[in-house]
Amino acid sequence: MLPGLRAAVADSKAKAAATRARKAADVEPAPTDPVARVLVDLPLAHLDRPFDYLVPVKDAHTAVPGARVKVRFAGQDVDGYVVERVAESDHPGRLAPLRRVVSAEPVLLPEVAALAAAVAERYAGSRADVLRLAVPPRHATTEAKPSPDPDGRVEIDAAAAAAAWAGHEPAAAFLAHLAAGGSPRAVWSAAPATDWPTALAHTAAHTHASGRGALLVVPDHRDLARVDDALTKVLGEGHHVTLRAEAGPAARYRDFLAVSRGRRRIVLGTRAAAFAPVHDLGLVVLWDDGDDLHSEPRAPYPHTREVLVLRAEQQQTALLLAGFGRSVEAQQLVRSGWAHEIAPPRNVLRARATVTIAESGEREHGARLPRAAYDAVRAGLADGPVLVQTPRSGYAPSLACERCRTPARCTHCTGPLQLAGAADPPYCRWCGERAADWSCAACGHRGLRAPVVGESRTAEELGRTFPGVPVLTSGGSQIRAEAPATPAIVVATPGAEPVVTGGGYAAVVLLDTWLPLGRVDLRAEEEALRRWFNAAALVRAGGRVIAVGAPEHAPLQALVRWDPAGFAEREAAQRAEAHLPPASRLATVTGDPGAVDDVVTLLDLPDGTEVLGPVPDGDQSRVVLRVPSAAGTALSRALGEVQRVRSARKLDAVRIQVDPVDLD
DNA sequence: TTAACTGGAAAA
DNA sequence: TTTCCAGTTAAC
Repeated sequence: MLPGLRAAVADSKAKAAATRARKAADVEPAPTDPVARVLVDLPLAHLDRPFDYLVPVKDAHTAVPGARVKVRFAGQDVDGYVVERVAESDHPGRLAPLRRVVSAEPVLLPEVAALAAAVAERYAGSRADVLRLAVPPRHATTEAKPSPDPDGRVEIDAAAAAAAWAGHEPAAAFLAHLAAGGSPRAVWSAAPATDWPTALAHTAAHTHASGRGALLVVPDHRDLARVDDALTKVLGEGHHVTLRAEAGPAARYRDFLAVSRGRRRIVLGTRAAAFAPVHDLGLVVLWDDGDDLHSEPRAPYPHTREVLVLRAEQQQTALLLAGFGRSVEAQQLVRSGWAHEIAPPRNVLRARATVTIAESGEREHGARLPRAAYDAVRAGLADGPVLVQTPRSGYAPSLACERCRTPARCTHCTGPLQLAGAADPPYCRWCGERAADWSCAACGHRGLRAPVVGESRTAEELGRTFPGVPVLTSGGSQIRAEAPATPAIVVATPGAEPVVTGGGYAAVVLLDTWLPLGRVDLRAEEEALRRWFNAAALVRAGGRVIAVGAPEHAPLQALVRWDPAGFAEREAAQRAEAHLPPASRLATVTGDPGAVDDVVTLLDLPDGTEVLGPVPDGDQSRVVLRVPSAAGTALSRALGEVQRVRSARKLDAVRIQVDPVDLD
């Protein structure tokens, strides 16, 4: 035998002996509850259940429920969470010991574990995937540091709360119910010119006064900043914490710990905060639930509204779905009696804003500003800023001929051309071919123009129409959070409207309302209206709103009447007729054609399921499944079961999305 | 990663 | 029928 080979054999023998020795040296189990039930962090659907491990005596007091641990799982070290400590296991075989307690910090509260299970079930995904959204990565240095002292009492300022909620019925009853420890559920459609961050802050204060915590979730970081300010003003310093996804791992974990340790019970954040481990949770609040930022882009693609509704039900908390507009789903909760409605009466609406339509036919000033809109801007500028909302003109960032504006296409494959960098020649988005010597197919011109975003061209036009007036823009990558209270024209794309510091716009003009209505998207009208409401609501009390468009469009009529509920009701009826959510639960299964076919045969579908497709989708295949919402749970369960069976059989993965936001 | 299991082939 | 072995599977 060669020396090297002999050494290798000796080595492997030594390893085998070590393994035997490890097994022989029985770890002494903890005296009480020596079994830890552990959720392992693995992507396999059929392993989405607790596994039992023996707790060594040295870990008796650190392997607490919620602690992160490492366990030997099929020969590999994997991460997991202890979900429970029990006296005995029903596992018939020998239990392996925990390999290591990563930290005794209980980062997974039982109620969050239960929420993750419910969310995973509803979206036919795994708990491990949900927990990755719910628990931030550990930061050891931060964990070693103390969290802030417990928050003190919060005084309710009844007068300030009443002022913030003025004009909304029955807001006073809702607040009183919160303060008394009750759990009311409401859908709130705010009147224009409402300082909603302050109003929401008062709901948190009232909940806190009942000895409970509150969780507020907003779509983006600009809303986060506004509500953060409002909470500080209403509650004072040191009563709430704002979870910031972009703050970096240390700050993120520090703030998470302040919550999980119960030191802060008023918590604000964006969608991941819906899982925040708030102690004694009494209220969950969601602002603008129609904003698609509330839809999580990572598996299992949960929607914050659904997460919070599940949480409110599981933990018996109050819930407030708030916004200027109203989603069809929120309306469904009102319609079914699950939630009450809080809304302004007609006379309040009339006093807050006058909304009119200017027909785009009658154009006098520039290409896009009819007479009535021009007058409104002019009148508004007399005593304050005017907001002009303009939809994005370019859908895709592709290039066009500088002279005739014909879209620039690749000479090889007719794909759209795109700019790689300022100095590089453009390239084709389809075939990647560089177009160094492009010339326009229509006019022969050799110059290309970058897409003009709506707001910059509109700003130029308005600057010429109203000489001497400052014109500010906000949109795309340059979003302005605030606008001055002095006369100025503020041109913004939808969702990028600056807020006027300490007041509102004298007038709001919505341009080209036909443009977003032309999208094929199922939610085009609902989404357009939501964005108009959000812009129009920035008007000051008594201000004017002008929408440029065709008065026969239903969403424009809803805007003029300021009737989000009526529009949502109409939309709900249409969706019910078309078997679309929320009257139906809908799921898509995407993947290899064979795999998708297999899933459809394997599925134990509830009675009355519609199977649409499969249809080819690129080199993949997609099938849409649809059931009345009463059978929704059964559909989700069946899909989850299929994932487990397929995962156990090591079959190709398919992507399942339950109630996807965008279905085209 | 690896112990337990499976099934098929060789040995008896 | 038993035994052996290689490949597969489940996984505490």
